[in-house]
Amino acid sequence: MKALAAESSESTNLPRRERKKQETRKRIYSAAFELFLEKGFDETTVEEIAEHADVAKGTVFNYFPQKSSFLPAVFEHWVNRITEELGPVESWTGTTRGKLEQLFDLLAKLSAESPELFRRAIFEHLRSIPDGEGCMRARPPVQELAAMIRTVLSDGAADGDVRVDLNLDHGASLVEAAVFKTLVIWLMEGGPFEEVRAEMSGKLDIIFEGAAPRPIQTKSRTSRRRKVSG
Amino acid sequence: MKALAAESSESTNLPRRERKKQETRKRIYSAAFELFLEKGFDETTVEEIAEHADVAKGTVFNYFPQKSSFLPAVFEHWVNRITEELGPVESWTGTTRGKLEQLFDLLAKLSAESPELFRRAIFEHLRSIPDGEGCMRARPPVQELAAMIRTVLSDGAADGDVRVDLNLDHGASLVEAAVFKTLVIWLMEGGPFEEVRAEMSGKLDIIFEGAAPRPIQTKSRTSRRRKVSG
DNA sequence: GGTCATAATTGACCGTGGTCATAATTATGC
DNA sequence: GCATAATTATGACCACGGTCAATTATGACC
Repeated sequence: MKALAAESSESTNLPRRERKKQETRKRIYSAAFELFLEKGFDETTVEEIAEHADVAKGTVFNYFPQKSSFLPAVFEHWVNRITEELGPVESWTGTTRGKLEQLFDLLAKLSAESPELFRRAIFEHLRSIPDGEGCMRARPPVQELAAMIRTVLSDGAADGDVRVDLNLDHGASLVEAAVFKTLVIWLMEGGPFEEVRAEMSGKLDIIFEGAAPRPIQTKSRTSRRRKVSG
Repeated sequence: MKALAAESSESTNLPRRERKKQETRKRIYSAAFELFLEKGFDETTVEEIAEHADVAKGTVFNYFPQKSSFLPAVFEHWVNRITEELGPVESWTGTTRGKLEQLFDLLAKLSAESPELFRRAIFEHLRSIPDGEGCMRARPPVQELAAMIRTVLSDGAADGDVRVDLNLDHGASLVEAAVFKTLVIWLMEGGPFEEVRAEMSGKLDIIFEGAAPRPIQTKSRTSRRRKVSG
């Protein structure tokens, strides 16, 4: 019975010890996440987490060496929701700009579930970025979002939405910075969703159209697009 | 003697009590800053700061309600160095882009004095931004940097370096976000200065020239006035 | 001088994040 | 089954950020 339940949880056949370890980790994380949502990050003590997960306090620190170590997992959780809601980034449709706005909108929507926690997660994420450059070696864990943006830009270049000579690393990093800053400020100040949406849109305007004066708009070189103007 | 020394310190004629308060505050801040530089932020305890400033621990918290309250002051200190080194922003010369690069270079240089502390200060600054929008009401304290960038862009618009219809708030916020993110990552990863400089430059490329494909590249900008499309 | 209200200082005290030696559990060899 | 090694769990313990009631300094008024 017990074995059966355990067996059914995860198909992967791991040694029992390893399996229990994963289970414990999951249990601790879930307890923490629940409590964070319920009472906030600062207001939740590690001992409460331990209590809730039915382990001793020391055990919590075996799995999450610091309290803040929960935050990357929280961030990942939300980023995963993106693909759940929108599907894999390769399947998104619409203009590059539309995709980025969609992404931002969803993040803003998700953040509403717990603005304070979301903000903390973003900060911790920023603090723990392993490398801002593109390497993309095995998706370290948490670069997921940057990778998505990069893919959107890359597809955009293929579609003629984006300069083919755009440096994707710089582009993705810039967009990510804009998204995070806009979100973080919004989460602190509050305000209507439409406003923050407009602000993000304004920043995307700059990113796409540039801050420098543009020369007279003629037909753009690439086959397909009438480009935005005025 | 004592009165004389006190008199000479600051010309402003404040009531003695107020003056002593300022002095104590300054003494505490200086002690903290020294220790931060010497041993790092986390490694410096509030009690050490108190000791160093020759006050009780409780007194420290009278002036800086939390340990992290030192960080905005630290940030301000560095931002002030900017005007010390480069003069008031209105007097800067060169292209808009050149000014922004100069600003970034200086920040990067200053950050070398204590990368870890600088990083912490930036984070705390981000966390405590009062409003991302332009209001600029009385320079809250810490918006100084954003205000500088805004001024640079504004002057750029007057000079024809920047689209006259550029939204200055969005532009400044975007540039600031890019600067901070680039700096923060560099401060974590390390690496040669030239590299981070190139990265920032790449991002400024995007901000100025745009990510969207440009129509025929004529003689870009050179001449003063370039009509905006539309 | 003396009295008093107000403001500033103080350090004992507390809660919590984080450590670590020890105990309990699991795996391995016989 | 038993002995031994390796791994995980545990909670007493500590250090530090932060609080606050009690104490001391200050200045306005007589």
